[in-house]
Amino acid sequence: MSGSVNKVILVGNLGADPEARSFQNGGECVTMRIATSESWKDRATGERRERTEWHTVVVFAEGLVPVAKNYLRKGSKVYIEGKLQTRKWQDQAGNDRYSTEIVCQGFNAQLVLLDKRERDPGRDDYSGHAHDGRWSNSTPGGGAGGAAGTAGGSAFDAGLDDHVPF
Amino acid sequence: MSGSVNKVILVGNLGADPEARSFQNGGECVTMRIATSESWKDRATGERRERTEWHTVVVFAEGLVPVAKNYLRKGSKVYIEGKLQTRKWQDQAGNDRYSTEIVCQGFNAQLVLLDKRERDPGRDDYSGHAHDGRWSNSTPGGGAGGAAGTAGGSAFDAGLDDHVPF
Amino acid sequence: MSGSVNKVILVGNLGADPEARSFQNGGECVTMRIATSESWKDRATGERRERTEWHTVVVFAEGLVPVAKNYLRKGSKVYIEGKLQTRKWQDQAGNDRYSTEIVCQGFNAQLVLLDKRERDPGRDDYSGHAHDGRWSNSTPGGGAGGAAGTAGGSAFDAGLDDHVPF
Amino acid sequence: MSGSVNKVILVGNLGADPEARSFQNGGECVTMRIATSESWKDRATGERRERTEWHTVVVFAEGLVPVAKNYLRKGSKVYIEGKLQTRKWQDQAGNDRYSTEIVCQGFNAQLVLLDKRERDPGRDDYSGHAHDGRWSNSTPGGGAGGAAGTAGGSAFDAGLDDHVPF
DNA sequence: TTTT
DNA sequence: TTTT
Repeated sequence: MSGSVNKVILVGNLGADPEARSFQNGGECVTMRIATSESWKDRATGERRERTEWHTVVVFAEGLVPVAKNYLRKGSKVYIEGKLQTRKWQDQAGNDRYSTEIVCQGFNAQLVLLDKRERDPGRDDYSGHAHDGRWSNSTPGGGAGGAAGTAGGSAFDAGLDDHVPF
Repeated sequence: MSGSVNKVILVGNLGADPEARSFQNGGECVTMRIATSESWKDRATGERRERTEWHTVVVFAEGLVPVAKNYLRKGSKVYIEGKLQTRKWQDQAGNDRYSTEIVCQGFNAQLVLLDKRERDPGRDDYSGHAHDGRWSNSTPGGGAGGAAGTAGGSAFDAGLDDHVPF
Repeated sequence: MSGSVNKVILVGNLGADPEARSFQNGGECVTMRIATSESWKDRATGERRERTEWHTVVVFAEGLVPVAKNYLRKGSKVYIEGKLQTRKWQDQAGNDRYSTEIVCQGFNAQLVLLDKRERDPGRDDYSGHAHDGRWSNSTPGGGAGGAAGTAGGSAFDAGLDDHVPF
Repeated sequence: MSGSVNKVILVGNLGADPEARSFQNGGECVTMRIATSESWKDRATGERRERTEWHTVVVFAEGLVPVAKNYLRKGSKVYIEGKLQTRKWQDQAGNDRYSTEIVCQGFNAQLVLLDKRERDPGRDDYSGHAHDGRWSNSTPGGGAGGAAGTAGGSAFDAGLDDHVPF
């Protein structure tokens, strides 16, 4: 089924430091727990109530893994864009279990730091799109080589060619 | 924690007719299963592959329940906006289990039909926002009482015509 | 045309204090300028470049106007959800001009403060949905009257505990 | 300013066929006009009203240009994800003018056909992400090289099956 | 279980 | 200029 969209947008805080994990093939992912909450006034009692929701986010996107590892910490506020994915696994009794995670992988994954932390002025990799590490010399948005090319941001500056964002 | 966002956006197809359910207090919800899928070319074999993801959507928003009940069917394509919510329950063995659903409830819930189905020209309730049933005569966006109230859709109809921002 | 979506999501900083404006009928709106930016590495020179985009946001939603007036200031970081609207006006020479704004009005408008500012612990109105001021004692999402109504945040508190979908 | 998000999501119909445009350097873009609309019941008169908004969308993303050119036509319904960009230009009198467009360029751009049109079963390029043309044999999301790389869609195919987060 |  |  082309013609579908699967998108999650979260703004929340990390409940703990992110956990990195390596694969045999050299790949790497980072898992983190993000809290979002909503508050409301109870109709009956009039008192304010709050409900916190915990989300499991798994970052696979190459450009985003170092951002998560190097800059996110317990308490960090972050904007996350990913997709919903439900995984099937077996518990010790052999029963099927399901876990739903927000997966930041591939295009349309995004991760943006939202708090003013102490930053190293020599670094500029505090946020990123899915492929920042991988195609480091692509245009912003990766529209390399084409019209988007020269613009330095404006898609319409014509002559776009020498511009190669990122 | 104010300062958080919990949003899911799906465009997909219903795998089966929606299931309505009533509560003791007169309330009602509708549950449905939505499929989204992505396809890609396998790096190794070069063949096209596809993966389908199934989502459980629960509609509580008053204005959206009738839309889901009356117009959505198996196969319908729909745009859905809701929030992620994980529910804890006990299986027969008494073990804790968790289910994650997309909940369409309250503000910022949305449900839009995307296929051209046979429609009854006398009806105009084929899509809706969270409260369409409840404040049926409000302006678009429901900004009653103020400028928006008389605006009838244009934010600037109410004396803002001379407003020339930037 | 039902079956359409018009949504803008911004995370950015205010370039100046918000400007409030009243209408004859008692309504009120708040206008603000929000900066977003993207940065990339220039392909040719290898140096980092940045482009800032300025957005005009107009808040009409009743629940959001006080949030914008009371808590947003020059420099504030904010999450905004609204819709695109292009307004036609005449310049002094009588020529048609168009301005495009992000309008926060009605359902699906949202405004969330993202920086840790000095806060008054006695207040709890630092962010909001479109109608927070208006239906102040509604449940989160405002799904009053039904199952959601008593739910107090959890969609399943009202007799749904035994509900185990899928 | 890292730490910002500039995102537009539209579901609407094309008012006319898309217009392609080539650049000297071989690049190409496609411009199209998209209509979205909202309807509401007038408070005073009780009659149904409707307002249509027209959006100018410019597609630069390499993977999306052919989708727009080959499959979108006047009347097509489409899901679009891009960013807001305001362009400055001079009218004949030499006055500064501004135009705001939705730019589909780079990461996080997306374009999904939503109507069932006559399709050629031999083709599979009816929708796409920003770079589909460019990295045509990447995994879904393009997370090549790492765990995701071999995954073929499931983030957990590469040794993650035993991973049971939370 | 949908859709292409 | 689309669509319902």
